[in-house]
Order: sequence, then C-alpha cells, then structure tokens
Amino acid sequence: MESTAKDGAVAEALAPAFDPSEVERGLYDRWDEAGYFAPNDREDRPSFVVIMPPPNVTGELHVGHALFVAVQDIMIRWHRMMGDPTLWVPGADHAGIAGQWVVEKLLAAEGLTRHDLGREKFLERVWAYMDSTRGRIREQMRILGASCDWSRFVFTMDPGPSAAVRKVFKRLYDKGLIYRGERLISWCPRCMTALSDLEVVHQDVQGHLWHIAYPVVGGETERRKDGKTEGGTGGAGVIVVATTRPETMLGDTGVAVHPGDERYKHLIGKQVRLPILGRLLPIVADESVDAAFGSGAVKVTPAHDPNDFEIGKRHGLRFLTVMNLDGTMNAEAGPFAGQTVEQARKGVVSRLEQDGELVKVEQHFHAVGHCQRCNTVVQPMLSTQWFVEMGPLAAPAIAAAKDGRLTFVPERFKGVYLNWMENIHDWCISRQLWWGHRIPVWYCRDCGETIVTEEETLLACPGCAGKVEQDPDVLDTWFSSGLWPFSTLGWPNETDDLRRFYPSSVMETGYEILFFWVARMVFFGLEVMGELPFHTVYLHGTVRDAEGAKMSKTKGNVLDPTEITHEYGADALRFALVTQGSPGLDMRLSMQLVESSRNFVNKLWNATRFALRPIGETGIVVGADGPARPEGDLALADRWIVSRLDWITGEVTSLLGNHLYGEAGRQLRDFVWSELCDWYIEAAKVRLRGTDEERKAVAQTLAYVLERTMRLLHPFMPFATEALWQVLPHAGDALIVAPWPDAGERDQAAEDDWAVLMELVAKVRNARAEANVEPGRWIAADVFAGRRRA
RNA sequence: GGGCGCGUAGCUCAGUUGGUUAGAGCGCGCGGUUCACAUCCGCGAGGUCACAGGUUCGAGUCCUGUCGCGCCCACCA
Repeated sequence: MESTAKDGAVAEALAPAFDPSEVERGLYDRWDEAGYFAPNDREDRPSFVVIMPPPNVTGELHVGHALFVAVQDIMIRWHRMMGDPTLWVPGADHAGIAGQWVVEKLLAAEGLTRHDLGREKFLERVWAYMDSTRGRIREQMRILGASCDWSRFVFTMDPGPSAAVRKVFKRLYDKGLIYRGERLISWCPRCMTALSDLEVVHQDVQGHLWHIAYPVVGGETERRKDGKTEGGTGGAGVIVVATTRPETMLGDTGVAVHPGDERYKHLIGKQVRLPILGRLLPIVADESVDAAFGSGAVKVTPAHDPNDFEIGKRHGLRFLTVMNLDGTMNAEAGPFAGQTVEQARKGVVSRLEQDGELVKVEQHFHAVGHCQRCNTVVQPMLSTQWFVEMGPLAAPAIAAAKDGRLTFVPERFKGVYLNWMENIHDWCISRQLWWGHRIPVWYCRDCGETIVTEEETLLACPGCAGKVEQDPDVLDTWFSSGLWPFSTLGWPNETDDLRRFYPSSVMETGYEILFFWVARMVFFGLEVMGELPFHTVYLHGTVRDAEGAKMSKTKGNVLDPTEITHEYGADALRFALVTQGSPGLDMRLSMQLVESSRNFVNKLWNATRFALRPIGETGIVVGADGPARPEGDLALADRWIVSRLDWITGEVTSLLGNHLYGEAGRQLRDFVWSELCDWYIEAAKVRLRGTDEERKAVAQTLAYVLERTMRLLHPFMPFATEALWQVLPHAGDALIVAPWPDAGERDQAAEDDWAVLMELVAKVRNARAEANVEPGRWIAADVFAGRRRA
C-alpha cells in the first residue's frame, strides 16, 4: 500500500473534522486487492480461523450482523497483526423455510402459489431471487469492513456443501443413526411441514381445562346420563377426564389411569363409551398418569399428543388421526369433518354441554406450541419422517464440554449446552418443502427398495434396474449448517484448506442459536471429522433498540447498519457495538451512542492532525518497526506517556486474549482521550514553543505513541486507523498487516511523578474555578503539599 | 415445573481473579473564541452499588434468603 507520509505538508492533507465516507472510501478495496484477507504462509505461527455465521440470503443485514462483524473482525485483525495465518470464511445460508417463504410471498403478490408453478419452476424463481440478494450481503459486509477472505465465499446450496450433506446423510444412514419412521412430530398446518422441537416456540396462553364425563360401559350413568354424578369416583359409572384440547377427543382410543389409583382400580380393563361418537375405548393402567392432577384419569389420543403416543404404544391402542395436514378435521371427526380446529373445539364443547357430559370448565394457563416461522399453532401429528438418532452423537459432544476441550465464553453457557445435550430427543430432519437440500434417498417403484446415495441423481434401481423416485422432502436447513465448519473448507474433498484450517479456532455467534447451530456443529464435527470443529464458543447477545425492545420488521424499529455507517462511519458503529456491552448479554443501541463513538474517532483524527505539524517540522527517526522509541535524557512528560503506552499495550493484549473486547476498547478510548490528548498533548503545546531539542523530543514521542496507538486500535476501528497510520511516519505497507506491538518496560517513577503533577494541576484548576478566577488571568499559587506517600 | 441472566449517578452501561476516596458516555449546572478537535476544553453537582443476613482484617465483587424485571428449557392431560 502506498505511503503518503511526507514531510511538512501532510498536516494540510487532513481535514479539520473526520469525514467517514471520505476516509473509508477505497480503503477496503485496497486491502482486498493487496490480498491481505488471505492467510499468510508462515509456519512458525499457529493458524487462526473463524468460520463466519452465514447470514440468510433472504434479506438485508441488520445491526446484529454488524455486531458479529465487529467482534469477529477484532479477533481476525488482531491475530493477523500477530503474524498468524489468519482466515475468516464468509458465506451465506439458504435459510430453508424462511427462504421459501420469502419467494412464496412474492408469488402471492402475483396471485400465484408454488403449486401453480410446480417444483422445478418454483426453484428457478427461488434461485433467481437468491442470486439477486447474495451480492447485497457481500456489499454490506465490505462497508462494515469485514476482513474476510472473499475468494473462499461459500453458499450452503453450492455443489460442495451439497455434496457434504449427501455424504453425511448416507454415512449416518449406513451407521443406523438416520432412520425413517412414523412418529409423532410437530406439524405446522400453515407451512405444511414437519418441524423439529427447536422450531416450535412455546407461548403461555390463557386456555381452559374442560372436564368431560366418559360413561363406563355397563355403569348406571351410561343410562342416566345426567353428568352431575361426582366425577372421578367411577362409582357412579363415569370417568371424568380433563383436557385443554377437547376436539382431540374425537381421536381418543383409550382412557388411562394410574395403576395404583384406588378410585379406578376396579375399572381397569373395562370400557368407556366416547361421547358424541359413541366409540368404545378401553381403560388402561399407565404409570405416566398423575393421579393427583385433575380427576386422575386421562383421555388418550395417541395420534395427537406426545404423551398419549407413548401410552398408546405401550398398550397397543389405535392411532387414529382426526386432522388433515392443513389443520382441518378429517372424516374421522364425524360431524366436525372439514371444520378448523377452533371451530371443532367450539362445536365439541357445545355438543358436550347439550348432552350433559361437560362436568366443568376451569381457566387454565398453559404453554402452546407455535411455529417459529409463522406463529401458527403447531399440531402434534402422526407422520412418517426422517430422524437423526441423537444419543450416540450427543455422548461425545457432552464429553468434549465436560472435559474442557470445548469452552464457552461466557462460561455459563456450558451448563445450558450440557442441559440440552443431556436431554436431547431425536431430531426430525425432513421438511415438506421444496427449497433446500433434497433428501438423498430414492425409492424403487418396482422392487420397493430404499436407496440412499451420495450421488446427486440416481437413474435406476441398482437392484432391479427399475424406476426410482427421489424422496420429495428436503432437509432441515440446520442440517447443512451443522456441517459448515468443514463443508466450507472443501470436505468431503481432502483439500489443503481442510488440512490447514480444520478445526477452526473460535465460533462467534449469538446465544439464540446455541442449540440450533453450535450444538449441531459440535456433534457433526466430532462424528464426521473425529475432532471438534472449534475449541472456543464465544456468544454475543442481542442488539436491541434504544428502548430495549427487540428489533423486528413488523415493529419497524430495525436499524440498518448501512445507513448508520453512511452517517457516522463503520468505525463508529463497530466501536459503539463492541464497547457497549459484555459477552452473552443483550445490549441497547442508540444513535447517541454511535455519535459519541464517532466523536472518539474524530478525537483520534485531530490528535494526529496536531501531531503532524511538529513531526513534519522536526523530522522523525523511523526504524524497521516504525518511529523509534524516544531515548536519552527525556522529559518527564515523554517518559510518562511512553510508559502509559506500554501499560495500555499490555492491558489490551491481555484483554483481547481473554475475549474481553469491549473492555479493551474502553481502555483504549480512555487512554487516548484522557491521557494522550488531555494531558500529554496539552502539555506538549507549551513545550513546542521551547527549544529545538524540546520540539524534537515531543515530535518523536508523538510519532511513536500515535503510531503504536493506531496499531492497538486498528482491530476496533480499522478504517480511520489505517488512514491515519498512512499519514504518520511508519514502516511497512499497511497497518492491517503491521505487527502487533510488544509492551516495553514501564517507567514507574515517571508515572508516579506525573500523577502528582496531575493532582497538583487539578487542585489548582479547582481552586481557580471555585474562586471565579477568569481563565486568562495569571495568578500566583501557593502549594501546601504534604509528604508524598510511598 | 426446572435453569440462567439482570437490578451500580437522571438515562445507557463498565467494573477479569474480593483490597486504598466506586467509573465512563450522554444528560444537568457554572465557566471557556490562543493556531488538533465546539464532533471541543476546564470545574462541579449527582450513587445506603435492589433489599436482608452471613463469610472476611476488608465485599459492588464470595455465600444464603427476599423482592422486581427479563430470558431459556420443559410431552402434567
């Protein structure tokens, strides 16, 4: 990179105020073109690798992305300056349901559904859309200054990651860890697809607990039907069950009681008559029934409730599905067929009421599952889907965290991770969508064989040469995400990148995708590569608006990082985001905050502007490592600021090493503003009017301290520091690849003496202010100082 | 039902392993046009570090409990 450091005239090159768009323009391209974003070839240093969480191709970047760019770029730039072969891999995610939904909405505007187009044409539309948005992500990342290696950009739907998906699927299938089966899964009637447990969000809602009397066959109530008999005793010939979803009774195939429950013991093995439909249901005894809850008896709907599903299996009950995939009732629902769940619920309740079988209704506050994507109430449904058996995969992932090979920042997330891993359920990975990685499974129409293959297509059945058809479903988008740490590096091919850069170093992402993504990368990495995909998980919080509300498109409080950057600069936005909070905690972002960060950039700008004049006028000694460290018989001020620089250098280095990025940024800011500017430069003004010797010493010190300060600040505010470094005396081509400074030995005596001086000045200022002495007036001060404490 | 986080100056937040008068930014009051910066400078007001116990020579920092706010996990119908 071209140096513009010239004698004398450079001060005029800097505008009086920092103008971000002027400064940032072109800088990024020059870094990129010079190849600084690619890892170096040094073999004496450990590589440092970060795999970027791939943003969804579906939309614009938001400030959350700006936060991860800021944090990851600090890590990356710091390690690059330390000389490590440093790689930051960018990418984009196809975003499964979300991706498909965006395009379906576009189609809806044209009055079309995806079915009008058909699978093939629809996917063409999706690809066209994704191609148009992918460039935008890249552009925004560049504006933010992300120093990632664009030559290695990967999209989850690229051939490489797609091949990785098929290979892993087959591998796990062959090992028996992927299976197809009819299970009770969560179904979104709007998205018309199965969901994993994680994609179901539970929301507490005020509902009801309906108590319904089921007459015991042969009991007196079956004849009396007054429903007023004291429920639950069974003595009167009824069993009262309680439910929050009365419409599901249409699918009841049994009633369960606890085997030890004296009230019902004599009824076990008998039958009840299902109200409305009149079907006969067996009464079974099951340990899972809580005798203390409600009436102690529970209706069993094996096809529409996870718990009932298990009971049904244990007792061989019928699995009767009463709902269609779109959430309406099917023919099994008798008179309610065709109605929505809500309509059927009302209908069933009023019918029960008429018939006198509704014993009582209670208010009941309980959690109801909703689709993460569209917020529709999710229905438990019996369905044939593909699953990953999690037990064998989770075990090593648990061990890795327990024995400390995998660490978390902040540490408490280790417990959250373990708790989830240790209670994990099998993972439903098939989705009834079109956009995504097609399940690599083929079924032979002739011999009925199931063929799982790594190949993209299969022409004929390898067994009977019959016609084959591919499974119509696609995989959960997080399946490919879980392979990201190695699929981005070329796996399944034995690439150089894979050898050099797997495993990566740190996974930096938001805590909200700890289970969705981080956990899955861990177990996939261990299973497929035999090695953890990263040793450290750094989790950041959510960026909220100035009022603390979560940002969302519907609320209209989303901040566009590109806009902020345009007004205040990427450096200011990044610095604000990094210094505002702490790892793992949510933070609020206000424009006021960004503005004060911008002011700090401006401060740095002007300090440099000030320094350039004496530097240009006196001439500076510049060595191989930049301006030479001031030497010889130095004034106290020079010794002091150099010592403080040594202090901050050590401090920042150690904070960065401990992932305390915010604290490092804040310390740097305080050093520059309070020590360098308010004290050293202010004092320098007087000395610059002194002898040539003094001017020279000040200039050398300023050059030395500022140049080093730019290096320390570069990971935090890459643009302004690079621009200023270029006009300061320096060695080397670009700050982005300048060596990270070492901390020299501190001069404790100078620091102590200067501290006394600062205190003295502060006391005098205070006395003047309190006595209302006009600022311009010189007055004598008598100082009464005590003995200095040791 | 479990688990976690937060509660520090009017506001937003720092405060890594317990150690001298608890910090910053913004806001507020007073005062500043000398050639780095008014995107600035100086001075100042403002805090029982949620509350109650405990450990300690010493606690914002550790332990226990209480209250308030938020989040995550969860198949009690």
